[in-house]
Amino acid sequence: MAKELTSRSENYSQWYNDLVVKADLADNSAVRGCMVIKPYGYAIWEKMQAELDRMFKETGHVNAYFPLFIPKSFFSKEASHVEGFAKECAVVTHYRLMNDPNGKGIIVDPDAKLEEELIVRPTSETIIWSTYKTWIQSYRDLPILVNQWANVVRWEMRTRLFLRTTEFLWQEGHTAHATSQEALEETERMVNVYATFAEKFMAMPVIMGAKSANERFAGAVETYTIEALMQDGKALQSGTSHFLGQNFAKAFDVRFATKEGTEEFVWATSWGASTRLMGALIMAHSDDNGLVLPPKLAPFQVVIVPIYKQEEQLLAISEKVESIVSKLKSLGISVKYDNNDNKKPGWKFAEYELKGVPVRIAIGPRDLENGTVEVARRDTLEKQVVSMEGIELFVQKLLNDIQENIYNKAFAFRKEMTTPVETYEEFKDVLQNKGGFISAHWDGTSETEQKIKDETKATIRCIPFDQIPEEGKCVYSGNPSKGRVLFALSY
RNA sequence: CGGGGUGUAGUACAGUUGGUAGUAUGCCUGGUUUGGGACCAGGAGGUCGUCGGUUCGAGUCCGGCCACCCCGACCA
Repeated sequence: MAKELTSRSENYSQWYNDLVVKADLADNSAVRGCMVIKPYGYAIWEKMQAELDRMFKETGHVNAYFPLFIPKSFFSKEASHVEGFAKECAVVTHYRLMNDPNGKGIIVDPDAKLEEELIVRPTSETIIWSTYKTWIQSYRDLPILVNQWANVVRWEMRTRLFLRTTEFLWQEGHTAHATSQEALEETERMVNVYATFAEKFMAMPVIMGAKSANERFAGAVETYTIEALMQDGKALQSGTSHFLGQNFAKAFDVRFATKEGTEEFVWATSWGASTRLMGALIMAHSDDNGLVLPPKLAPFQVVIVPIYKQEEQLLAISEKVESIVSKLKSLGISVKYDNNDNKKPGWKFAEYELKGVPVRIAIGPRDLENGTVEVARRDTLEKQVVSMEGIELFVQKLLNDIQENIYNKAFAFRKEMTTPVETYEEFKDVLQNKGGFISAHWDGTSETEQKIKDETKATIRCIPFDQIPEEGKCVYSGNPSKGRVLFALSY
C-alpha cells in the first residue's frame, strides 16, 4: 500500500510532517516536544556531524565536553543572557524517587530536594566560562578553541520535528581570545564555515550577514547568521556565530595577564548549528514524491534493485551487482544492494524515492542480456539505460551532477523569491502574496523593526555582508538608510 | 498559555437507537509472483487513554483527570 504524502501545495506544513515520518527520519515520542531520531535520519545527521567536525578541526578547534547541568546561580551572572533563556529552562529540583506511601506508583522524595537547583543546559556559555576561569591566567593560555557536541533543552511552547524540539542535538563552539580583533575574526571564520557547509554539502544556498539588535543572541555583542530560504517562502536561520565581547568574561571574572603585564578580560565567541539543519535539508530540496538528498549527505548514494523471476536469475544478477558494487566503492561511492525478496521492485522504487536516495540502479534479465543497467536519478526522476561497462564513472559524474543541480535549483528559487521593494505597501503586498526575502531599506532602529514585526510578522533576517552601500529611505519610517536589509517570515 | 483535534490490534482508521469489537495495512505459515507500491489460502494479535457515574448491560451516554497532535503568542 502506498505511503501517501500530502502535497506541498495542499498543505506545506502537513507535507513536511508526513515526509519526516514516512521517510523514517524521526517520530514524535512519548515525551511532549521530544523526538526520536530514527536510524535513517540519524545517519544523515552523522554525515553532517562528520563533515562539520572535520571543518572545525581544520580551523584549529578541538572537542571537549561539559556538564548537562548548570547550577542555577550561574545563569544570573550575565543579565541579558538570563533574560533570553529564563523562560524556557528545565529545572532539576530533586534527586530521588520513592514509593508512594499512600498507594501505587512512585513520587518524588520530598526529602531529596537539591539545595541549589540545576538547570538543564539550554546552551553552555555559563558553565563553560565558569570553567575557563580556571583555565586562563595568561595570554599564553589563549586562544582556547573548543567545540562540544551535545544535547540541549529549551522548553519551547510549540515544537516541530527537527525545526524546534524541546531537546535537540547540536554543536556549540566556545572560544576565548586575547583581543577583540581576534575574536571578531573567529566569529567571522565560523559563520563562513557554516556557509561553506550549507552550500557545498547541503546544496543549500545561504545568505551570510549580521543580525539586527532585536534578533541578536542573548548576551552577544554581535551575531552573524546564515539564512536559507525554504520552498514555502519562509526563511530558516541555519547557523549562528556570536561575538560575545567581554560579557561572559566579566560575568565570570575571567582575566588574563597580557605580555605587557597588564590585566584584561578575555574576549569570547560562541557558534552553533543544530539538528534544525535536518529540517532545512528536508525543506530545501524535497518534492511531493518524498525526500531529495544531496549526494554528499545521503546515507547511501546508490541503491541497486534486482529484477528477477527465478532464483537462478537472482544469482546471475547478484554476480554482476557484486562487481558494480566493488567498482563504486573503489570510487568512494556508498551503495546499498537491496536483494530483499519480500518486496517487489515497484515497492522498492517508491520507497527509495521517498527516502531520497540520489541514484537508483535497476538490473534485470533484459540488462543481463544487453550488458546494461537502468539508472534513475532522484532529483529529476529521469531514467536511462546505460552500459554496465564504466558504470562507476557514469554514476560518479551523475552524483556530481545531482549535487550541482539541486544547488542550482535552490539558488534559482531564492533568486526568484528575493524581491526588492521601495514602499511599505509593496512590502506588505509581496510578503502576503509572494513570500521569500524582501530586500528593503531600513532606518536601523529597533523600534521600526519591532513595528514591522508587530504589523506583518516579518523580521530582519540579516544585514547581508555583501550589502551594497546605497542611499535610500526606510520603507517604514521614511528616514534615511545606507543600504538594504533582508526581511522575511521565518521558522 | 489560549483555540481546535485525537486517544480502539504494530500502524492508519471505522464502530449506527447502548447488547459484549471490525476494516485496511503490517506481522507469522505455505504457495504462486517479481521491469513502478503483487496475489491466494490459513493464522496470531485489543483489560477500547485513565478514574468515576448512569444502566440488567458502556468503545458508545455523563463528569473529572491524563497524554499527544495541529493552529497562534515565545524561540534555534
